[in-house]
Amino acid sequence: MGNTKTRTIKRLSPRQLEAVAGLFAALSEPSRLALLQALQSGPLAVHQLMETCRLKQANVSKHLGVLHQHRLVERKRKGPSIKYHIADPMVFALCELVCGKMERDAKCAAALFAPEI
Amino acid sequence: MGNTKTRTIKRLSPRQLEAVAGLFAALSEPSRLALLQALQSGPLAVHQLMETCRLKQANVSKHLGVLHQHRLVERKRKGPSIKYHIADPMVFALCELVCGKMERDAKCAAALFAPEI
DNA sequence: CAACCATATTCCGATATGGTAATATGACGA
DNA sequence: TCGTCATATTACCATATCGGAATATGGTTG
Repeated sequence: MGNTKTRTIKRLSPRQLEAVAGLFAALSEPSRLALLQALQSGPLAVHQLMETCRLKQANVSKHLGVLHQHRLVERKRKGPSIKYHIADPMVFALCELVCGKMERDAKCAAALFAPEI
Repeated sequence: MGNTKTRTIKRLSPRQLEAVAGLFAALSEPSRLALLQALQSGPLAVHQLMETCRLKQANVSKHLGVLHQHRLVERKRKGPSIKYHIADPMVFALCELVCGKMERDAKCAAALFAPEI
């Protein structure tokens, strides 16, 4: 498996493409990203996430449901409430890659308007 | 910039979350992932992508438009046709992360049904 | 068991998105 | 300039998804 900068391609079947797309879809809502971000510093209950993310209870619950379906978060009853926590830190790696790209793009766009071309 | 395994959190503003979500949304369609995958081996024109991905011309064009908006692909006129090519290989890193996660999840799910618990 | 708290689910209206067919744009050669 | 090929855009329908309000579930405590 000598993959130093793997240029070899792992072709995905339509079925797999659908699954991958589904995971990206789960991450394609600002509210859900905000929830994940809030959970980054530790487990939180629904009512805490409501305040932190300024979302209604029903929406928090629904969004967490989506994230849970994709195994991005896990839940665990903790006394009277239910604490949610990050199930796969991979999401932060994903976000970091995306942010990096956007920074590069922004810098590139800014260069177009720079004093010296 | 000494980030070797940055565990420090880069909090994103609502505006930034929206932008990141937008990029994930661009990747949340199987057809678009198929297009990116097709382009992985080199630049292709629209009509070539139509065959490869089994999509109608209008859809290829629209999907490429979305990918182009997010600077995931670039275009370049090549004689009578227009060749599209990957603008940012980062997308493949993203896909690889997601695929890795799904393999882990699948293995985990499979374990639940394994003969020995 | 009853009441209460936390969370999940359902119903609804508004908006967004994908696929298709038809049409428009735009470059190039005769 | 006209026609043609390649691509982009538009209009339209069907479907999906979000947010909000109301309601249901489920665990805990008296």
